[in-house]
Amino acid sequence: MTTPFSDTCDIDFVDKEKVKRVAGIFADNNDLIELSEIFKLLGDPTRLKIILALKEAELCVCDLASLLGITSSAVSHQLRLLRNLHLVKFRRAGKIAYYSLDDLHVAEIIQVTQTHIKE
Amino acid sequence: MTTPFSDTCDIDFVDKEKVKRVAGIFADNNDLIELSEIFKLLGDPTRLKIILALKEAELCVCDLASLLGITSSAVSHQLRLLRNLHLVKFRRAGKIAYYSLDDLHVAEIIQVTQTHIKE
DNA sequence: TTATTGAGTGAGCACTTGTTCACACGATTA
DNA sequence: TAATCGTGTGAACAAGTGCTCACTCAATAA
Repeated sequence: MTTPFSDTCDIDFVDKEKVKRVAGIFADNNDLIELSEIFKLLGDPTRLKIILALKEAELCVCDLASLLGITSSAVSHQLRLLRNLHLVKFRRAGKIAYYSLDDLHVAEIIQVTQTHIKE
Repeated sequence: MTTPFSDTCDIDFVDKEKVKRVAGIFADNNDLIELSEIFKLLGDPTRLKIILALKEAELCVCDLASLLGITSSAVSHQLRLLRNLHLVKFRRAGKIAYYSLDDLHVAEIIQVTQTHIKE
């Protein structure tokens, strides 16, 4: 006897109602993909440093570059990804682009995660 | 004239005190790496699905496998990563390993991030 | 014991990703 | 105008990643 969700296991140990609920979660796949894409952005040390830096101050591309020890090109590439998912915003003043966090949620996400680590 | 943190830009536009504070953040690099590693784990759709599933019910490897449509080997590989960072825990009952979330922080992180998406 | 089953592991491979390089664009300056 | 500077973009490459396959191990069943 197998569960309706398994063709590899011979066991039937889970509450069927629960499993049904779990399967329902994956229905709205778009949300799940977007969710994972945000975490993926935060999952790179370079991008996380950018976020943490912008959490403290509004900064331009080349200062981020020197702060992180990489080329401004690399920073620009990463900032574009962060912009696309609305994690950062920027304003232009002549040649210079001042970047900052788009909203406060990002800082909150990081804080909650830091709490997790400290246990 | 350049900032003390930049050798590529000729500008000096940022509040030096702020920049100093930003540079200080990167002092505890270990915390930053661990933080990014947690986000990286959540950044993969497969692992995120596992987390979301375990948020709803305690499940075993092979049911996760059939739920996600991948081999139980793949699930096992991912569960090991999640275990290493204490995102999931498990208990053994004979041959079967029942997995669940290690603490409630993970669920909270996901919820905050979902709030960010909805805006 | 012998066979079977759920889980875990290492190797190998296709695919992804983060970086630098070279270049282009727009704004400022001489 | 001509030169310079900060930023943005595409190509290319090294490094990393997630999957399957083959196999092993421990626990259960025959």
